[in-house]
Amino acid sequence: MSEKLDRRKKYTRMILKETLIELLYKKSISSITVKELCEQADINRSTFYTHYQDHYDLLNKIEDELANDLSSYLQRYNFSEQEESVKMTQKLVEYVQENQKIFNTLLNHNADPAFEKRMSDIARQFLMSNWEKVNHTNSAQSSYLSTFTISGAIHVIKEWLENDQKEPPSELAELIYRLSTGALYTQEK
Amino acid sequence: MSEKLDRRKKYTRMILKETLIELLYKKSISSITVKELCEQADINRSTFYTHYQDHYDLLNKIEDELANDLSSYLQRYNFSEQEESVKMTQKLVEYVQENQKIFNTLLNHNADPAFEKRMSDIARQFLMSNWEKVNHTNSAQSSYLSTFTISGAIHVIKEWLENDQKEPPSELAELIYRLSTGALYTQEK
DNA sequence: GACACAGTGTTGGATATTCAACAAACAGTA
DNA sequence: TACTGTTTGTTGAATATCCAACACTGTGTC
Repeated sequence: MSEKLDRRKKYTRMILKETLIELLYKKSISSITVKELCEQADINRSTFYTHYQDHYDLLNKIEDELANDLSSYLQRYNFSEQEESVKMTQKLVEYVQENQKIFNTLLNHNADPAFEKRMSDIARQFLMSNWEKVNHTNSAQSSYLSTFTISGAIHVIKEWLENDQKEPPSELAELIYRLSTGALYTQEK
Repeated sequence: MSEKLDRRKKYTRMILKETLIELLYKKSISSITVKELCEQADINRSTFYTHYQDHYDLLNKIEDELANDLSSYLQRYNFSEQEESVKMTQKLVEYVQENQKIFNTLLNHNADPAFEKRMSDIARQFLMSNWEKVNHTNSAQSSYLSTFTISGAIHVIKEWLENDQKEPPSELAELIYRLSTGALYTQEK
């Protein structure tokens, strides 16, 4: 399945990804040149082309990888009980925090709108079943509800990232849960 | 003169040096194996042997390099005026601070006694002339004085390193100067 | 002593990266 | 338009690194 990588390939790809994220923090993808990327990564330009088509290709692969990692990370915590949807959200937030730099750049700085949608889709896929149980809605309504809730949650997480993650993940997850159940709107305790 | 290094050689040597310093922070040089060094640096062991005889050789080269760098660094600030010996000391301390990790390791953790002596010799070479001027002593006495002063200063700097450099370099340099002139001992202001 | 076990230093062939050079595309400008 | 400078994508040959295998040494243990 996955081609086996010796140390050199691993290092080359790792440093190129890392460097592109750093550049994306300051500039948009279209204003970045392959030349400057390679110079900053201290990798020969011709080496770059043996791995990627161009820097857009590299960005795509970074996003793919992140999406897959997040997906398989969430799969490991498939809580079945009711009540556990908060913990699921917390796991999601923890993962985002562990990769704060990359999420913050891809979601806030020079954001790729398509990436935000992919994240939403993945999160929805893993959280929907739980939300359905918790909220006892039929599947038609439930779809709208999860869309509404997840996109709201994503934006809360984006804001939290930009503000240097002042709250711990558990607290943020609890907050999002209360937002999703309308607890804050109706002022229920 | 200096052999030209392509990116690969540069990277290999850099990461090996960095990793050895990290290991030395925890273990003595004799208890470190080439195998573990290479595993932590993610460099093939056979590659190590194309650059260095063994890990003692690597340590020697790290020390050589540091000594040469320090030496040429100090050469750039050859203050001629009296009074300027404090600034010379400050430059020394600033250099140590910029390389705190490596100096702290080599001087405090698993110290190599020979290295401490080399540092002393280099510092003496650059500071002695100034001290002579300042203290108006003849050359025989001056030699003893500088030996006494420099070794005292080195140990003050070691202690300062271990205590996370609470004072700024300028203040430490001033303190060392006062120590060297006996100002603190005689309680002069 | 015999044995297992871990680290050493070396080798040869496979592979990845480097470097320098090239033609081509492009943008800005005199 | 022609000129200038920059980036692009590609190539071939040189070089460095990787990897797996090897024989060897030392160390501890039964």
